Amino acid sequence: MKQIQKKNEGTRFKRTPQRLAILEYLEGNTSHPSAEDIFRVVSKRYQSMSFATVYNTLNTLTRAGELRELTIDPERKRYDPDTSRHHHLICVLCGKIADIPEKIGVELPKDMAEHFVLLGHHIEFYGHCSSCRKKNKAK
Amino acid sequence: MKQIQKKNEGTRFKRTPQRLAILEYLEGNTSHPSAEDIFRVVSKRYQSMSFATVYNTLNTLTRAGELRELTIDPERKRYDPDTSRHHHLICVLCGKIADIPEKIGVELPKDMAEHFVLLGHHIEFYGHCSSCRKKNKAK
DNA sequence: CATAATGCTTAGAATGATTATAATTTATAT
DNA sequence: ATATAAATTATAATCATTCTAAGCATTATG
Ligand SMILES: [Mn+2]
Ligand SMILES: [Mn+2]
Ligand SMILES: [Zn+2]
Ligand SMILES: [Zn+2]
Repeated sequence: MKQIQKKNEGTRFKRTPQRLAILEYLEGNTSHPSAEDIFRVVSKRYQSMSFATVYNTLNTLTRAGELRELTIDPERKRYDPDTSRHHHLICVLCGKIADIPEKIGVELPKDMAEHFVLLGHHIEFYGHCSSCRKKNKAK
Repeated sequence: MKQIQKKNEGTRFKRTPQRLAILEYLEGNTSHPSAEDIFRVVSKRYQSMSFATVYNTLNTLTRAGELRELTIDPERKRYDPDTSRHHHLICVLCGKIADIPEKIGVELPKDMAEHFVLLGHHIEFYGHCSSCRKKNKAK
């Protein structure tokens, strides 16, 4: 009894209307939105929604492993509903974050591998996105 | 005249005692300290040092390309005097950040490479550092 | 049904990192 | 020496995020 509760602690949670609204917005969303981005959109539909609820929900989902918290933007956290292994490209001109599929094999140098237990990795690519490239060409 | 000034704008700046104290602390430092880490140490030696000066200096150095600002720690910015291309391993247990030399060839998938202008990349490795590994074994 | 227990939402306060402001000090140029 | 510009300082302001305390909703209990 206690053990089952313990095991699912954090991974099971009530599907409240607010949470569903957030989940629905995130479903398939590849824009890597910030908490504020999410609040702006979801609170429009869901009148009484509080900012605190957005943060609570994001933290709950993250702890439950249903959401990935990205540290790529120095200003704020970004959230990614795609929890599969993949990497990101951030456009240094407009700030957009695009997905990069994980095809790339990356390994720690041997001497490092002996000292560390490697759990995972994330590559941040920096560059110019296609829409910014077009804009630049235009002028 | 104007053009030369323009060119060196941001890259040339006065070597004040405060800045030298910060530079000296950073010289060869591989601990990837935060602004507060730096302030704590440097202000001990340099009495009147203000926190604002630390931030100002770090921003100036970063803009001048003499310092790298790391986004790897979600809580605060970290600073790295090593501006050469290299990657980082962050220990998820103790938070320490270690350097990983750039030996690893990483390329964008072809279809992506056509759309983006790639300027650089940074790999964050997650894992357990050797000292945490030892501690864990001990118990 | 009544009531208690639990978990969620809410508004607003608190926190912590970082930036902005305005006055003062230091360095540089005339 | 006087003016000009740049840097430092203390402090206030800002912004993202977390915390708090009160109320609400849902489920369990009798
Ligand atoms: Mn993604
Ligand atoms: Mn480094
Ligand atoms: Zn762009
Ligand atoms: Zn460690």
